[in-house]
Amino acid sequence: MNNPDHSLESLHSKNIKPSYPRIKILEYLMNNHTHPTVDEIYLALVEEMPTLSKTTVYNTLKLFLDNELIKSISIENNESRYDATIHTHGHFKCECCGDIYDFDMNVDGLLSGDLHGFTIIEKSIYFKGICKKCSLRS
Amino acid sequence: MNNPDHSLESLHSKNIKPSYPRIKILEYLMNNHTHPTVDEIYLALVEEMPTLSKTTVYNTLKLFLDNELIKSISIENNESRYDATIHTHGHFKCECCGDIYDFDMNVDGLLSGDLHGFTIIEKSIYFKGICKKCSLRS
DNA sequence: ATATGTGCAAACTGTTTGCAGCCGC
DNA sequence: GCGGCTGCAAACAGTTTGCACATAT
Repeated sequence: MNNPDHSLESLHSKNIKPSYPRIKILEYLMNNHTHPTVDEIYLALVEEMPTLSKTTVYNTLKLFLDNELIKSISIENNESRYDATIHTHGHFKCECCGDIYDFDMNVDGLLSGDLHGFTIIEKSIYFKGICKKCSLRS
Repeated sequence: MNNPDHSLESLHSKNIKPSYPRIKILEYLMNNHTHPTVDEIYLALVEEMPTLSKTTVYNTLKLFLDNELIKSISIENNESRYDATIHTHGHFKCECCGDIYDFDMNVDGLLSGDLHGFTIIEKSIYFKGICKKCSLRS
């Protein structure tokens, strides 16, 4: 579990005013590395903050993205997912249960350096398949 | 340029009735490896086929996907792109001009075999950055 | 008092669905 | 004539935008 102050520090380090929704959303992302969708974040927090709106979640996530506090993940084209992990890693999405797992793989070693004049800013590695849980169940 | 018969053969091999829209859409994907969106495919073909509808493009692409004639690509979460190339390769999307380039990289060698019970069905490698053209221009 | 954050409602985009007409065999 | 292909129109989901109210300094 992450220390609650962690999100506060991060906000300060980027000069983002630490409003209550912002703290809570960042905290949620730091504590839950489940790559949640906007909807999941909203539903998880609206209980505790009944006035929270999805617009605020969208606004806040965009702010975090711009300040590189979080990353957005697009494995599937219809759903945007978010993650507060900074270092790049691989993702595995189970086509059966939909869960997304992290893979600790060295992405940096992959095709870095000069690529005929192409500058690489971001690398993404996505796998799809059947996870352990699901293959044992069938 | 691809031989026009190529698409016909592919349709036959999957037992898909070769209707005019189907031939044309598959032909377009085989001749244009630009990873087009549904809109781009539609706009490119509607001139020649004025009655073509986007629904047909969607239907047809879904049919091709189910029969593994094409692949769908999701670098950005809002746009689905399609490609008729069978063998997996890396993609590079320029954040400046939006063009997508192919990378011939050996994806198969990456983390294959048994992964603690996870079965990998599909591997995707996406890079983002600035392409040669754009970095020379600035 | 001013600037900024929040959140409702409406607009918008990409995609899916229901259904009626059409075509080929 | 039948099954399946096509395509209009409407529904739908995720996201964005406009704007008014609230809040903090």
